[in-house]
Amino acid sequence: MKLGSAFYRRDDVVLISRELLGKVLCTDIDGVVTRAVITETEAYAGHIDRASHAYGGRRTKRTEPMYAEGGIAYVYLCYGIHHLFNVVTSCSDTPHAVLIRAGQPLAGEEIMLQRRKKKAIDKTLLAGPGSLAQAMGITTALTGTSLQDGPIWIEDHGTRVHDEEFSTGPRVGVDYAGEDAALPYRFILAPR
DNA sequence: CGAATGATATACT
DNA sequence: GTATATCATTCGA
Repeated sequence: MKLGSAFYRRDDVVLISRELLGKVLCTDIDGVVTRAVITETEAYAGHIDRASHAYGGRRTKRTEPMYAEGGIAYVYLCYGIHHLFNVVTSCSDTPHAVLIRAGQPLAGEEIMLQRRKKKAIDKTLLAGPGSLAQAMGITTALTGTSLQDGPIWIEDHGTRVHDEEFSTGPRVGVDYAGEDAALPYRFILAPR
């Protein structure tokens, strides 16, 4: 079933990141549906997190979607090439978000291969936030769209993720964030 | 290991 | 309004 607004509007972004593991990210772009199991997430704790765009209450046109009510998408173009997909959580004026870093193909593999210009499915298809977004057809045009009735949504397929099935660790690529870079805000689903 | 790549933020004129 | 520094990364040597 599709996750409702109650899931996203909770205040604990770290808890939501952990619970998103094993959930299914779906997109419907130009009438083409793709699905992928989420295997890696990172929490961005809004204004108290140096790694977040909204650190210290920074509020600009770009970060505006993060300040909205939880349950929408925040897509950002990074390094001029890569689209990064985030899920906005919590309430208005609390810019918490969860970055989806990696997944496992579930449906629409052909389309993902085509978008990534690859011939065969391998571990690199959905490895890394930029590749994942590209394979799912997510672009910055989709920032601010609803996860309830938009072209992107997340489903709960009843997968239970136990404590011993995932690991935590420091986030990737955020060295500039000082002490906050060491926080264990990264969640990795480890198959067992 | 290092270059590519462009929107955005911030600091200027 | 215009300029330049920066970046939640990836891919190819």
